[in-house]
Amino acid sequence: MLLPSPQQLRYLVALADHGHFGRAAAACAVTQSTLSAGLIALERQLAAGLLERGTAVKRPVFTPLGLELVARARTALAALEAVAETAAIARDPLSGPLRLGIIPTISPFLLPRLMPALRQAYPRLRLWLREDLTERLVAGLDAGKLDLLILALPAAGNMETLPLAEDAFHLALPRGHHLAARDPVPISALSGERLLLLEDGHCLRDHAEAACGLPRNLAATAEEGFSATSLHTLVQMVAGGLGVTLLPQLAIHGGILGDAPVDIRRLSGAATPGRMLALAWRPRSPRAAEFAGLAPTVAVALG
Amino acid sequence: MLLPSPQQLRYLVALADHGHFGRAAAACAVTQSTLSAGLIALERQLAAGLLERGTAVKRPVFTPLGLELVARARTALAALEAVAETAAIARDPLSGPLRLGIIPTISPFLLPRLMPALRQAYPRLRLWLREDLTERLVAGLDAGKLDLLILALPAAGNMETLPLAEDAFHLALPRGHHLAARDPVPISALSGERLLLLEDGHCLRDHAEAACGLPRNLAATAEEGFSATSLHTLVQMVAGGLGVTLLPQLAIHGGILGDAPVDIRRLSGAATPGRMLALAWRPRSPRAAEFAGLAPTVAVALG
DNA sequence: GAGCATGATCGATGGAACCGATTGAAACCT
DNA sequence: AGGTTTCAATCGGTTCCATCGATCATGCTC
Repeated sequence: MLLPSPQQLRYLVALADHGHFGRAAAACAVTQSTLSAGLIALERQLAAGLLERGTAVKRPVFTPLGLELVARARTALAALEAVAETAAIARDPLSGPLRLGIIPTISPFLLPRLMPALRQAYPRLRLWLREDLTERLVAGLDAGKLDLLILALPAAGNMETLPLAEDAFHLALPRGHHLAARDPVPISALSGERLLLLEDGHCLRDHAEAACGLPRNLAATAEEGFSATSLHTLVQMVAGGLGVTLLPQLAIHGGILGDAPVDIRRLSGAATPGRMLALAWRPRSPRAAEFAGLAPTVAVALG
Repeated sequence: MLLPSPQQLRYLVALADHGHFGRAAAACAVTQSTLSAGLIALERQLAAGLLERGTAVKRPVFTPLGLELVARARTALAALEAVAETAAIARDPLSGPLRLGIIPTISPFLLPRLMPALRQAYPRLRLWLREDLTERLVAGLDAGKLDLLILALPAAGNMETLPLAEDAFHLALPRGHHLAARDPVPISALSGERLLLLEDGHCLRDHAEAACGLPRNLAATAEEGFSATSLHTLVQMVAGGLGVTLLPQLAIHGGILGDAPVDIRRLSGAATPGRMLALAWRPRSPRAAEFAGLAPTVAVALG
């Protein structure tokens, strides 16, 4: 079978991305004439119409087949890149740019310890960071805008995960709260309390609800329409006596309490309540082995 | 990023397949010098050692990285082929070679009706047939040796499936059997009977056991170490009074009984006992839409 | 040690990819 | 309506590289 040239596929993808011959050509670092001729050659070779010719108005219009081929061209180019990338990584592992996504309930407690450790262990690693909710990180991973995630399981998405460490949930109480007399506090004892959690979208909220056996999204927020947007504000709300909350061990260990008048108690229940911190990457990523090599360093920084 | 050329990747894959420079070159329709130079250029471009040079004795020896890259090169080439194939199919759907796998409990009852219908509807389709157990068909599909399967669900494997028609199980009894007095016969009434099934490996056995609520692989065989290898022999064993069995509607409709002294009764139970006949193909196959277009013709042939 | 098989190397060549300039056509502005 | 702008297709000329055929180097076999 006669294969299309990668260069021509690049032209096709670039045209789809930019919607303009000249700009697409510039993005490919060729002249417009080259790109135009390349696409015509591709159409001729595939014996298929990719663009609506003749009715040319302002923007190039793809045929349905053209759009389908754009998508397939993207995956083919990605597969070719994977070949080159695999070789590049074998040549020089854990160096170069790495786009890392971290969820907000891990980031502030991990990064201050992780970054220096990584700088020392892998000085040639150029780390780009993005903090966001799990859902958006996974979308970024899928779209190829992120290479590696640090998140909490269980999490939905098409990715390979590598568990790092269990992160237990503890109960945070306003000082003097009657539950503080018990340690550990059985989860069932929380049923009468006002449980404060992060606003919807944070996986910590889902995991905490699951740990308490609550149906999803039914935990109380402090007031209607007002919910905590970070663990730090959540702690302040608990300190203010608005309710109780669950805090991950990682955050407590990271000093989130400060001087706030909040007491911490262990929890007991059917299963140990908590979440699993993990690395995640695209399935069959060329850098999978590389990422797995990072796991010990991250695990140490998790404490 | 500088991409490797498809041609060089073909050289790499061909060398891995043939284990010999000369034969690999012949398979690529180039001279040995061209292939050799191409691989050296690839090594230089990727700045990676793919072959154990110097110690070259009888056969080329790949480095671990080389083997990894061979695998990635295969997927990259397959992705490029998918681009070309998508265009070819759009140009001329349902023509050319199609390698079809069918399980033995469908094949003899479907093909006599399906083949003429396909020949008439798609005269340019060149159909290659393979009859085998589900497991081996799925393996062939994965390996790219088959394009399309006709099988019975539920079935395990990495594939997209398109349900065609329900195929109900009926009870086959030796003439004069006491259960023949009832119609339908409740599944629970089978518990005292000797239930004959196909030998292990046939999905029909698994599905029939599931329909009867039996744990897997516990149905009786006629004698220890002797089990039926086809539905036709199974019918003869029932006719001989060795026990009872379940037959799919498709087989009965296909005339499997002939003149054998066997009575057929409907079955009743919690769920309608039966299996789902379906088409199956590789996920994201360029020909997915094409295959789905075959479904009506196959469904009609199923009766 | 002669003979053979295998893979690397070399010089020549044809074709493909590319560029810069130009043309042709449609849309926009006044 | 007419001039202007924008955009894609086309053309001629140049460069570069994959390929070929032939030769060389090496290690195994008899």
